[in-house]
Amino acid sequence: MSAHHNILIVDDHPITQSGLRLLFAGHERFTVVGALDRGATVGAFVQSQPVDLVILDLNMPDVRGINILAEIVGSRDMTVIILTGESQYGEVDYALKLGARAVVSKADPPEEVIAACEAALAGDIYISPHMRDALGKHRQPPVTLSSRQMAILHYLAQGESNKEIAYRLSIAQPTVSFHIAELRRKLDVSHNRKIVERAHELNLL
Amino acid sequence: MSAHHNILIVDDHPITQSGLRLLFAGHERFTVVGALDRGATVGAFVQSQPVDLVILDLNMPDVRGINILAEIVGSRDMTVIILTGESQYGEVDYALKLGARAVVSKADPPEEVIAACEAALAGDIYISPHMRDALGKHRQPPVTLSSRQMAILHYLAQGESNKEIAYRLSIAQPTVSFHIAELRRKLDVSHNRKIVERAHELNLL
DNA sequence: CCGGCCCCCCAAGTTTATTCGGGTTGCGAG
DNA sequence: CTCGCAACCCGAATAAACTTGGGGGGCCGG
Repeated sequence: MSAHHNILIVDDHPITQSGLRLLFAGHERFTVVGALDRGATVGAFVQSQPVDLVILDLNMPDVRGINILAEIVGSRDMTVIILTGESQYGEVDYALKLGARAVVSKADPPEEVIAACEAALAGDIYISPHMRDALGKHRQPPVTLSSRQMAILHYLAQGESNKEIAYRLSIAQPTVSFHIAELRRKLDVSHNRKIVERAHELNLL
Repeated sequence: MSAHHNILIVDDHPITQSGLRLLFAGHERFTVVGALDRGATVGAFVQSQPVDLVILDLNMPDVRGINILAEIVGSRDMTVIILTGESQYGEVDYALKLGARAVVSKADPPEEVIAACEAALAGDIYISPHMRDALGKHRQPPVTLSSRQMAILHYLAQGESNKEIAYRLSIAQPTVSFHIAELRRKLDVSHNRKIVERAHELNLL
């Protein structure tokens, strides 16, 4: 394992950045070479600077962290560690699939970040204890929707009426109702008005 | 102005806690006497320790930060500074009404926290520049709902049908529809399916 | 290849929601 | 006082959404 690693922090909260800088200051193997507060600038930064480890927050105002991940992974040999709050647990699976090497919750003690970095650099996939817990709870028997159902859910989330949906998809209104009934069944809700809410909970959409 | 202040940090992210500790370490007037990651324990802490300044995150898993604020303000002479992310901007007005002395966004540079502390201790109400911006944008002409409209909004949020609502309130279904139409108008949405979502955005309900 | 399963679709009939016209009350400004 | 306005309510007619029952097509595994 090489002796030294250059770290880029990507997080929209300056205070969190400070916390991470402080954390890495106590570990000589790591040097923080930059800290960005917006996703848009990450691509350019990693092109121009010798970064080999990125600490990436999933929740940022301008770009969804997950998109940044997709952008930088693969562009060069870079290890990405996800740092996330409670609200993005549903994206974690996807992040790992995209090539993230570790996941740590902001509710973990800071040392977990170090542990994650070292494990990831050693070639392991690391998931912090707190994260493992949370994922276990959040992972219900998986709800799978057909593409038609997804499409209708999507329109539903935008507040379209059945009539409008029928028009857009060029099908009859009762057919839309039928699909919605399926959504109700699969999402286990009794009223249409709860479908979108539930879908968000399950991180569909 | 007294020479020294004892600070309690309340935030569910240990890394943010570290960042704040680091920040205050550079200012001799302030000593961090504790950091809590859950709201429930705040009441007990301020009873037993000499705290005169609380840095409070509004977004915590167990208790809404705003409730903690209500609990500790007034119990003794304590200055409370709100530190919040993007998602709770709607609660800020309420927090100030409850007696918070300053509001800082997590998207502000850390020095803003110091500035807020000093201003608040000097007797001012401090709102960080970033926060002032965000509040300006978020503050539409205030939406006021009648008690009937609130009641119906409440039932709506629980996914009740118009029929059920009519039954519960002992009024006719068309009357319920009428109130719902009023809600649509006041909340400026075109579809019923968006009413509840919008109500959440505006911090009604 | 055939039956089961899932997805997709629709017409007719029923239930639910909305609009429309019209009425009551209370309250503040002119 | 009386006008205007906002909130509240209803019945009847209209529009929208839902359920039911039934038909296809594709894709297994037997």
